[in-house]
Amino acid sequence: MSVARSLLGRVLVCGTGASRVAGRVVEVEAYRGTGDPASHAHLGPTPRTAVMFGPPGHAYVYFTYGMHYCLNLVTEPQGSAAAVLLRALEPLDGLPLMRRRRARRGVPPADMALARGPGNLARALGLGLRDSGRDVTRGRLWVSNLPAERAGRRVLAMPRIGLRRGALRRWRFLLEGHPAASPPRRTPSIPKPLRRLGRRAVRR
DNA sequence: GTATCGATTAGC
DNA sequence: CTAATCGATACA
Repeated sequence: MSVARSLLGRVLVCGTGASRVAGRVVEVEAYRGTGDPASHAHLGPTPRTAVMFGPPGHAYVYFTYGMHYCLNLVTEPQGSAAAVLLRALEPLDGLPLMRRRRARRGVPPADMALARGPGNLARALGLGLRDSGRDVTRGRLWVSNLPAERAGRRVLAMPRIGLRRGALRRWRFLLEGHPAASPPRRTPSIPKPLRRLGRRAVRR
């Protein structure tokens, strides 16, 4: 948890030279292993989650919904699973490349939205499964040593997003009022498979 | 082998 | 609100 908070305001860099992009971390979510039913690792190690049980300071990238990649940083020592999901960056460097990677049909996203949302963030950085396991203290993907710069913004703790289980924990952290972070969500919607069961049936 | 769901997103 | 789209998972 403290690692998640300490990442806010730090700079994440991906690539070198002409392919270098960088952004300031403005929104994260913390996941643990055992005891956190929302975590991919809560049932123990699998081929997919092995890096979550490995040493800290490495990337855990997963593929979801058949089309999106999401970037985590492993935070706990070998054998103990925990990771921080990076949910939003403020784009700082390599904006043209980020725009190109994020271009789809329709209206292009605003610059502040280029790396907003975990799937969008991974796409803007050009990340895929081959990046899972990378050492983020060296190499082409790294968290810079620059001091965290939060511009006086407070850290807000809110419930995690998009979960059916473990959603009560306020393990989502963001810089209050930052334009690159997600807009506030007032009424979390209930996933469609459980909607007919009613609000009570949703485990939180 | 089949069925279901997901740490999401864009678009209506 | 739903479609998109496929790997992981649960189960027969």
